[in-house]
Amino acid sequence: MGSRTASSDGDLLGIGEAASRTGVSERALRYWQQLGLITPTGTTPGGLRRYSEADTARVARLRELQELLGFGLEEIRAVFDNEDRLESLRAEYHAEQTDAARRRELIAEGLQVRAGLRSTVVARIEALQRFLDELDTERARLQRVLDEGVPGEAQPAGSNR
Amino acid sequence: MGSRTASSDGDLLGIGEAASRTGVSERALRYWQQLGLITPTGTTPGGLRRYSEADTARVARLRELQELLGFGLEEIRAVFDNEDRLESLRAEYHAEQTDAARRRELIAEGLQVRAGLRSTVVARIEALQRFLDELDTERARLQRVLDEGVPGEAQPAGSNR
DNA sequence: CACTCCCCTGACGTAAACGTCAGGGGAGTG
DNA sequence: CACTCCCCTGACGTTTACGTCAGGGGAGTG
Repeated sequence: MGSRTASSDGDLLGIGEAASRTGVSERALRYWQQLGLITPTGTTPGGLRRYSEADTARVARLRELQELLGFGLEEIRAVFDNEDRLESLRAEYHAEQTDAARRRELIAEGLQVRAGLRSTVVARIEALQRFLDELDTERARLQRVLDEGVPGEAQPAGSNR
Repeated sequence: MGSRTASSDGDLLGIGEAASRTGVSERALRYWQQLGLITPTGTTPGGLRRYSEADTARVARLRELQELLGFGLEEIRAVFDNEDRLESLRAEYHAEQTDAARRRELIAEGLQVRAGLRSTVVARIEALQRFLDELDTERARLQRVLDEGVPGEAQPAGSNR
């Protein structure tokens, strides 16, 4: 099974491949690692980073939180930290039964974080929806003007200047 | 009824009032003015900025584009420039001087910009919706775990309901 | 006029999130 | 072994969007 196509060990990627596949820069990947946000699954004895599919998925998720929700890296860290705790909880569970109270506590915490995230997302969707509605109203007005050659004198809605 | 809380000029606000009402800093207002984004409707002979309601509305709009859509100030400028052209078109129209072809051209341009904005907004809403769905799925899973005390690693047969 | 706020214009400082070298190894290839 | 990429670790530079003084006027008030 030892194919040495390009740079493949198992199915891990070098930083260059990982970067180009996720559409981010190598610098960004190193930076995020510095902040403890994205740690490559593996490292060669020589010190080269090796990224797994899970790693690149995590990168995609980071980008979503960044671009979609406008989160800063510290906020993202908070989300990731929580998810990681839940993940390790799953690992613990499979290994051996962790203290039930502790487990419930962690899961409850996870639910809280998700609830917070959820309301943030919902609020943003609603705001965007309102924004969209206004846009459509304006669009309709403009279209009418274009079709009829008459401006809508109707409303006092004003822009500056 | 002599008011002193802000210089009472008709209904224009000083920069301090304008800032606190819109929830931004005075510095930001001055900065945005430097970039040509928010120009106060009036200025006192002494050089003090006077903001109208339209001005503060514009500020609110800027904030929306910034926070909601993550636009940079240059992108916002593009949107504003377009809106301003349309606005001045309306003014021109009332002055009965623009020729029809030019008018149609400007309006068409306005429609294009709005269409672009619209698709941006729609795309973002959809992405957020997907994000929300995933969140809810995860939330449901966690809730199940919490209720049943069993992790949903893979559950073939429904034991619930 | 004297006070007291509020405001003005520079101009330097800052935080976040990387960009961009410089200098030096690691890993396959012929 | 010699090459050629790819990658590594600092470390300083850059952009965006303001924050923060410093020094000096403007506008009502008593």
